Amino acid sequence: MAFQVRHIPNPKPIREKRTTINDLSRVLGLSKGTVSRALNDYPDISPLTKQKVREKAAEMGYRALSYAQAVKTGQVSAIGLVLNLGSDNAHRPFLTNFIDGISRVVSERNWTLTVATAQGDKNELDTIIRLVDEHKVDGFILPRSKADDPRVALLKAEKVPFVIFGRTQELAGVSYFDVRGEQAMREAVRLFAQEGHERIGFINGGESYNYSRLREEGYLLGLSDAGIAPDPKLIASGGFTKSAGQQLGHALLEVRNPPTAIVCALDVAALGVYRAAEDRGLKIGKDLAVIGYDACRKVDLPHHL
Amino acid sequence: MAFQVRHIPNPKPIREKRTTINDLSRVLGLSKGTVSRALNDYPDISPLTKQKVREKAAEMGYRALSYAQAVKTGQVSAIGLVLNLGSDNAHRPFLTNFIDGISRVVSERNWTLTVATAQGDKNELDTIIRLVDEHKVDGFILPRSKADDPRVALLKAEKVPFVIFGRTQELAGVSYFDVRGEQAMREAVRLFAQEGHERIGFINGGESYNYSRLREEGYLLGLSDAGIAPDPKLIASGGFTKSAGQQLGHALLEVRNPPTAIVCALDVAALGVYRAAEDRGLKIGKDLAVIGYDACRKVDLPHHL
DNA sequence: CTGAAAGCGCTTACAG
DNA sequence: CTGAAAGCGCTTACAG
Repeated sequence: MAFQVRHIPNPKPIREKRTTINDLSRVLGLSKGTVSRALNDYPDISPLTKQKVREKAAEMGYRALSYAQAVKTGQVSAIGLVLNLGSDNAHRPFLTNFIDGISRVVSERNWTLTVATAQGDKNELDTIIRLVDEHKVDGFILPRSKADDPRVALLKAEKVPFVIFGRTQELAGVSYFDVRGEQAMREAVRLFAQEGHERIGFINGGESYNYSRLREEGYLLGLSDAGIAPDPKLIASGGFTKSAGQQLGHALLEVRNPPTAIVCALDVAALGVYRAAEDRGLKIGKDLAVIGYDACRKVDLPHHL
Repeated sequence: MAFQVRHIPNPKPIREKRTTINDLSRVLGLSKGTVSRALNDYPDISPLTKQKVREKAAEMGYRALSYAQAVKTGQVSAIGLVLNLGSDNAHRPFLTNFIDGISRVVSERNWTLTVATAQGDKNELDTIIRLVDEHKVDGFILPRSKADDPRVALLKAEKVPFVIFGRTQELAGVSYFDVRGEQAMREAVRLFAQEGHERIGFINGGESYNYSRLREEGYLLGLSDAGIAPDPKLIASGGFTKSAGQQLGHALLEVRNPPTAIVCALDVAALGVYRAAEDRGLKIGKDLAVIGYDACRKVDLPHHL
């Protein structure tokens, strides 16, 4: 490769003195124990003292060094995010937003976000283990839940805190954050049925992910709400890229007695179906109705809460 | 939004005892000072002792706690990456690869990658300042250099180490890593000229970035090599997305006496030009020659080293 | 309510 | 070549 590198030796770490808790204690005429307790809002410190300490701390720009605290408390004030880039990278564009969101709230509280990448599931677990072994983080945010997720098994065993994005199948003792994909799917089917559709297809996402299982459930519930019997030939999975959506769209439309409407678990798949329809000279909204997850969500918000 | 959240109180931090330097010192019958120096490869420790210490450390799975080291040394073994997401997000897809690359080598050395996001240039600097104030990182990797980059001014003033991806205009005292974009551009022009093209257009990247300045220089050098006088009407800038490339391609092709070949500083722009050509019924490679940066690099590697 | 002291897990002059 | 000691910047029982 046509690289060019220049390395300048590091400057001497003349990083100027920061104010320490000793400085603060001296200036205030209080023991550093008291200063520490005031700053950490211990209940046994007088409100007046707390106030004085806080003001002086702000004035002198003091903030405890998190690694000095860690040596006593064990808390490093960092949360870990390990990105498994080994598997399908279709979700990648989303990651930047994910990181951004986490970073913002983490920064607000003067915490820190440590990110590591892994290639493949094995490496992912190893990376997590390394991070906890070395006490680099206090806990994890786990992206992309799988129905049976080895990361939660590991973390529960090690007793390290985590919150997972997406639900796992077994929910006992897991903190999660998720969107209600199943509701959106159900709603979409309801709307299509209301419009008179009877052959409603479904393109699901990646097989091993739990959201797929949930969304398929939602789809099936929607059918059952509408009194339509599910037809296995109208259900496809693996639609987590545009081109996969296109292929699966073609497949569905080639079925004898094809669907007149298609619900997609993922938006990208819906974009692919648009293309498939175009390839076949079908007009979306006229010859074929299509909806993707994001659109579903917007249809009728109150029902999803 | 249709969210669902469940929060389980954190498990008690029963995180089992790790082996400390005290354990190691006891087992080995050496002072912990000696153990520490052996592990850190001090020259005044006997080779035999070093070996014994290392073996035992490996056996007991000992590794120094980086935050405990930090309290003496000031080094936290973390490098910072702050992502400015405020500006054009056209470079976003690249970021995941960037993070991946950094993360890998950082992990190898048992360091850590701390990432923070910022929105806008002001916030970017503030975020950097916060990270150094709180000693969260030992240094920075700076993505996307600008010709005159405020981050390097700041970091130089604060004497904190950094390496920047891309060169700045003023290179005194800055460590950088870069590709030789200017060479690639020059080469591309040379090849086009060799094929007989005389009207060779150029679509540059974002204005404020230094790579754009360098690549334009390369383009102009290429023209001069070939004895072609530059024509300002054949030079466009701001082509850092596909659609921008498409627009600029149209603009260039509408010029009186339009280019027969177009060099693009960025690949995405070249993709846009393909579209523009298609829109106008021009065949790439026949009616119009187009090349983007990545393709340039592959043309004739040895010239770029 | 506050102070004095011990200690977290390391590193590093200083002796010998 | 190695040990004993001090200390980094914090927190937290324990007294009073």
